[in-house]
Amino acid sequence: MKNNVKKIRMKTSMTQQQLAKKVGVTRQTIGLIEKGEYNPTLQLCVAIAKELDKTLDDLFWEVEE
Amino acid sequence: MKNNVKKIRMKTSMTQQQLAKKVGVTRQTIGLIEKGEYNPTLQLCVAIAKELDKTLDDLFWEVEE
DNA sequence: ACTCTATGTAATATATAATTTGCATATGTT
DNA sequence: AACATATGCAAATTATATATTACATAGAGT
Repeated sequence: MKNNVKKIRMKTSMTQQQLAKKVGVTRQTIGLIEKGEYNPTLQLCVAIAKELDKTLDDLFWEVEE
Repeated sequence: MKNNVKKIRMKTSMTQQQLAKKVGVTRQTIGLIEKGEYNPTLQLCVAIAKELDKTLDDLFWEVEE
């Protein structure tokens, strides 16, 4: 699942650690999601989107490879 | 997780069974998602959205109670 | 060189999404 | 009445998302 989380997170100059804490998961989980190797749950996707001030579509919809 | 899946699915006059088959899960999974008692995975959300010709935001973003 | 922070990654454990099976009811049809 | 289809719901099982712990490397600062 490719996505825009890493790109957007870096624009906010948040670290994986900080984002992880805010959305209530571990740093490793964020890392794997950014890498595209994870299939996160909807709740987590929503939490990440809100924390980054984006919508689900912004982060996860039809992201080109 | 409230969402618009049931409303949109009914507009297409698809049954839970048919949608389930198209996205590769069971009828029960679709039922629970529509009921809002499940926290589906992103892949499944995307599959449902594509099958219903909607985006993630249409189905799962800020759905009022 | 050393230390600290950010990140990548791997193994094992735990929580939970999803399956399977079964039974219920409501509705439509013959 | 009998039968089929669509849906709701519950218990037990399986698959997998996430946690935990640990070790690695690269870069910035002192």
